[in-house]
Amino acid sequence: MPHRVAVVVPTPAHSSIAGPLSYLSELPLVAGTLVRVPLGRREVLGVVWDASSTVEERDAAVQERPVTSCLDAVAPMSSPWRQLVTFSSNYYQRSLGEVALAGLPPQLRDLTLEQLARRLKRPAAAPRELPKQRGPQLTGEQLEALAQIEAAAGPFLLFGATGSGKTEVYLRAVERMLERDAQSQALVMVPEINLTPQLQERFIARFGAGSVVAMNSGMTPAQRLKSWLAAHSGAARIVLGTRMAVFASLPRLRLIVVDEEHDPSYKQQEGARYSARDLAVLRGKLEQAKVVLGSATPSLESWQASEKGRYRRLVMASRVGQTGACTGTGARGSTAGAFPAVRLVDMNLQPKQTVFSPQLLAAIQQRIERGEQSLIFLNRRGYAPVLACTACDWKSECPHCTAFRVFHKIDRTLRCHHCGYTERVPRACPVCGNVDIAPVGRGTEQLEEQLAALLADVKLPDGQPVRIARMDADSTRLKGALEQQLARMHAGDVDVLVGTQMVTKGHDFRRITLVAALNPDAALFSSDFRAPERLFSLLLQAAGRAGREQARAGASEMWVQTWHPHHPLFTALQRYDYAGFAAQQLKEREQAGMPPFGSQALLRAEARSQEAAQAFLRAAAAAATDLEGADRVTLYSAVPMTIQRVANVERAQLLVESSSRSALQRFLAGWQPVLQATREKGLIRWAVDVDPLAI
DNA sequence: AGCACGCCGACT
DNA sequence: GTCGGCGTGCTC
Repeated sequence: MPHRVAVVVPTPAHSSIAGPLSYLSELPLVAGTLVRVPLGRREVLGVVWDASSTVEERDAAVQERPVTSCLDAVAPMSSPWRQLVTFSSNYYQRSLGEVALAGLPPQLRDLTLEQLARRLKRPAAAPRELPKQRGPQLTGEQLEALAQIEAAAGPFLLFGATGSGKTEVYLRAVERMLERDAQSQALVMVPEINLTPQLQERFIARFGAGSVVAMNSGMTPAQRLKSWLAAHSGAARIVLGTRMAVFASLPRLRLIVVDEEHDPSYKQQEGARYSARDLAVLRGKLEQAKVVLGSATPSLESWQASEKGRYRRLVMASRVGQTGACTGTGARGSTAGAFPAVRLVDMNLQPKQTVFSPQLLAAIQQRIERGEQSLIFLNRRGYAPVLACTACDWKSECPHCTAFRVFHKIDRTLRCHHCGYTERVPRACPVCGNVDIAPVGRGTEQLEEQLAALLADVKLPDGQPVRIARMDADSTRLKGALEQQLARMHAGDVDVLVGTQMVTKGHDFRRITLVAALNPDAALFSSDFRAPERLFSLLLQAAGRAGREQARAGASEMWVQTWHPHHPLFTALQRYDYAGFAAQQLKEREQAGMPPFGSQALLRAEARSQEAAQAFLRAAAAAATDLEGADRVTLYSAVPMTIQRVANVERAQLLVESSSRSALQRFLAGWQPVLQATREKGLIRWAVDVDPLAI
């Protein structure tokens, strides 16, 4: 008697098949079993979803086909894992199959059974185990945080200043978990792939190479399969990865750490647009694992949750080794400890066109003469964001996007940062023939050049000239370039580092005593309501790069050049007053009904024409009025996206808002079939983005 | 998403 | 006469 099994297969997001498909199997199959099944003309990897049952009557419209094979050598996916996938599929409005298969390594899908069997048999070459390091002496704050993680259920929000030793808390929490249960597993997530190697090193030093596996999109398919199998079989104790790792199979998961939990990289921006941080909290609940979210500047969502007691807040305000070390600068808040003093430069008082104010320049010069390092950041790469003709109104627009192409002087190109379209800089204005075409505005390339000119006569203590370097997506494009540049910085071969915000993330540069943000004002008046939150976080994080070495901490400074020195964001920054800043932002958000007080979703459309994109959105909105929950959601009108056209595709979006998350969820569930049925000529694709980060 | 089938223009 | 353009439709 054949058994019928429900199998989740990789059906695309918009096919009407959202749930499992029905197949036949001679043997009953346990839920979670990995199988290969025929789908149309091809054979695909699937996951058995429901426990098998004998064939009952059902509509005979479709002919069920038999399961091709079972991946017996791989244990079935656990029930909590399937629950996580089911939740994500519902919440983020994507098919079960898409979410499930995205959480599995691609080689599991591609390899034949024989190849797979060979990979499984291959004895994992026992990694050379180095003597495991013991951790440093813990501070009182670290001990207190750990004690609470031990004692309470969580989830925890570890609110720890930069340099307060959050990583050490993660390491100890894992250590204690392993002491209690040597078979248990931990998942440690970091926002960016750049940050995995250094964290991996620390975990390997503490727990041994055999215990730690990495999971991120930079790994080869073979490496990914290897890591995945190690975690899935329970052999690996610690999985260290980026957002994708939230779907890693961990049969004995007991602890989840989300480092820098506020980081926008945790939100997936294509396919199923999940928030790995939010799913981590849910997964903790499903797996009975403790969850620790860590940040110096928590997301307002998490901060609010900790205000309301839904998350337990653990505070670590002082830098390790600097507790109580007052620097004598006075007026900073009680949590400031030995943090760099924040200096605001009022750009209204500077001569027009000033890039580096004299005060800042003098401060940089002073650092150079003392043999210390400075870090300058500006969020714009290239030489100048626009090139313009001085005679007519030609500007370096991208022919395929609603954006200017950026002038890169290094290779004399105009490059579109959205679609990649690149051309050599024209000799003369393509419209009027005028040879005088000039850069407008400035990027990191130009800063580097200007700074070199301004500091040409400044000498290091040993009489050598200043060494200036630039670090941004352009300078680190080649493989190994990032590591090389970081090494130069650490070795002290660079005196002034100019870069985009990538220089502010995580790297532990010990000799930096000055950090400067040249022009951060744009975020103060952005239409994106999260822009201030991101700016505050960025600046505080940047400040955290300075004075990490205790001996130099006292002389460290964070400089901000601004046209709005009295803006409350900067006032809060000067006092290192995250709590005050958060309270003020939350108040505004509450009044406006914005997250975390209200829920949002975006319907995005891409089409050949802007009109088609908007027509689809309008049709979708018109068909939504009778749906369940429609009375509790607000549908705004369809609008072009900020960058309306990218690579010749017109984009538009429609915001959906509700004061109730569950009402929004019910509405979206009912809307899905309507969206699938809505056809519009010229429409290329559409997607729902639940809890969007940028609107 | 693949991967078909299906119906109209420039080629050996 | 056919190779192939990508529009429409299906996958247990």
